[in-house]
Amino acid sequence: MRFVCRAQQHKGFTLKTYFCTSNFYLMIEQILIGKTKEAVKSLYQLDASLAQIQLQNTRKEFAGDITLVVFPFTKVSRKSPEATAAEIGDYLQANVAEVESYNVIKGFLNISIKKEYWINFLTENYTIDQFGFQQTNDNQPIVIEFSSPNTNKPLHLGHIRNNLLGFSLSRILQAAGKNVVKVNLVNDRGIHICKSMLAWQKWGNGETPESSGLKGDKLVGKYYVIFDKQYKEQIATMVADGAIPEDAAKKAQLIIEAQQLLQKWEAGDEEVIGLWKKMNGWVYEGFAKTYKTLGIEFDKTYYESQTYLHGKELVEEGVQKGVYTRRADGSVWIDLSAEGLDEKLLLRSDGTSVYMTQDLGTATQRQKEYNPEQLIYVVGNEQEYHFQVLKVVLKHLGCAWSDSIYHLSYGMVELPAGKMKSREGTVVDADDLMQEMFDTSEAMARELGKIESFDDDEAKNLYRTIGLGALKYFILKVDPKKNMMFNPSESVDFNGNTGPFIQYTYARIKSVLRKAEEANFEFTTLQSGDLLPQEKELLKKIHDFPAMLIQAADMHSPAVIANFAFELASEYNRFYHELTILKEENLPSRGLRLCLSQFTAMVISNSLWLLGIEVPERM
RNA sequence: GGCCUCGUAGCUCAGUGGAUAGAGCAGCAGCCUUCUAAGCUGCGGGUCAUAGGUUCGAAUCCUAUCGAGGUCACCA
Repeated sequence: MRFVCRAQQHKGFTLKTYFCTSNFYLMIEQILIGKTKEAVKSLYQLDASLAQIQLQNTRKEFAGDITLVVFPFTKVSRKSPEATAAEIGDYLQANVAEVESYNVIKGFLNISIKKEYWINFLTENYTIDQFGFQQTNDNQPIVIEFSSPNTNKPLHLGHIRNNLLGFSLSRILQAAGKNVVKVNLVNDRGIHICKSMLAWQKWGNGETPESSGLKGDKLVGKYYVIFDKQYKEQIATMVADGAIPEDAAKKAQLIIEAQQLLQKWEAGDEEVIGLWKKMNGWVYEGFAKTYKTLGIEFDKTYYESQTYLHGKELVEEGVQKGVYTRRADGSVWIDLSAEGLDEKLLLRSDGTSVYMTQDLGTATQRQKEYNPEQLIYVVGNEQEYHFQVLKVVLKHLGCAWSDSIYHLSYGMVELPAGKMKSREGTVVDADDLMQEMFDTSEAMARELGKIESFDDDEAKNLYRTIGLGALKYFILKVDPKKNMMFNPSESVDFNGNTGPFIQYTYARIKSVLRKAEEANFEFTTLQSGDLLPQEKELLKKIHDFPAMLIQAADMHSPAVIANFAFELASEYNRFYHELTILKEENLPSRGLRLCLSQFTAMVISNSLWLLGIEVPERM
């Protein structure tokens, strides 16, 4: 179970500057890195490492486009930062055709790139739909597990963060050229589902999703809650009669019956298996609806009922090999004190499996099936210890590939009232939350008078697109590893740094583009004048996209893309506000701005796609 | 108690050893006869938890302290 009761690192890279080629274009950063290497070799006989060549975008308050930090070279140049920067600047200006000029401020070499480079960059890329995306390779895949629900209750806000992170990351990795396999692991067996089954047998009166109109997962969840309530009452009664609370919890009739149900299940009792299949079937129907609404899908779904036995075999294998030890009571353990961890249980004394057991099974199975480059688990940070142990336990079994396991450990979602607790009714249900978002976006659209020309289907689709855009962006813009605050009533907004803001920018651009096409305006980058500051800033922001994608993939962080998308949209809105496009009388300028607009729309759309967010043509 | 995270503006968050720490929200003041105002512009708002250290340079790395959370089950 990846989720326990409530909803719910790495520093893998040091390379400062991300550089890459788009499919059809050599980016200026790559050229400058190569030539800077040459420059310091020629000037100071230094073989510079990539870490020493620090390029960054020039801050807006200074002249220039790209800045080289020259402090790392002052040791070998034995000159002041200013003099060093000037020497390197001279070299670059003489040897790089794209360099227009430079200026030096303290140890910062601010390089201005020629207009021709920028125009050429625009011309070469603005019609390339997949600008910045890498071709997917057929190498070893990356297998990414996310969602991982239990079948005894509906999906909630914690699952939403998990699903959005997993799904977005899989798209980011795919766009970065990786061969990605998305897998789900459903915890369909165990005492939790038996509790729901027992309560349904006792108090269900044959209720089904059809008879009650309740969504399947909600119905099963309802009986889980009923079990818990009745169980607590039994305990209370027993305690009132003088029992010790701990004993009562173990000896209450209901929990005994649930355990018997589990034993029957493990023994393959036909009636129990039949009920189990029926109720899980309801849950899967419910989950499928939620996933569909959320826009999440998987390449493959694993079920713990089919993998836990494999885990048991592996533990036996470990005992045979002598790497795990069986105690007198029959339980199996591994001693990890040499690794600075504790002793860990792998199999109970009664022979039943624990959490770790099935994870050994699923990991090994995936390894055999895919031989992946990396095995990613999107699971909350409360389970960091579990995955740490999992890797070591596998290693003891001789699985060298356990190093390829990567736990994407994300922070908890907190509510203003504190943690979500299902038993206290403070869980934010996934379906309810999405519906609220749809309702809010409808109310907003009506209030703003945005949908007068929309038919019903179009309008409904728009509420869905925007509501989901707001929710997904709100969650994904936060660094995955950090805990985040979710305030349902206030936090999800439609203005400012939000999904709808970015979607709106896209719709705005599309409106301009439609009008330009109707009027048969020419899209052209051939123009004589200089790029205006607004045009250039926008183009430079777009130019950053390929590097941002690589950074996001490297850091396993959709937040990088989210923040980029916001900055790009903001930049476009400024451009849009300060310059006219359709009414521009200078035709080359008009053509250029149309190309810029088209390019921006494409990159916004691709960025949001990486986050699993759709864009509306009108809003 | 051991181990692991986190602490940046009133709130939610960016900031991966580099320049004067940035956004959004909230507050205040402007901008629709003009390509979509779900937009744009301006103002105010900071002991980057605290104290040391490393470095040419620290919100960022190290140490300690304080505060918050997580984890250390024959739970998952």
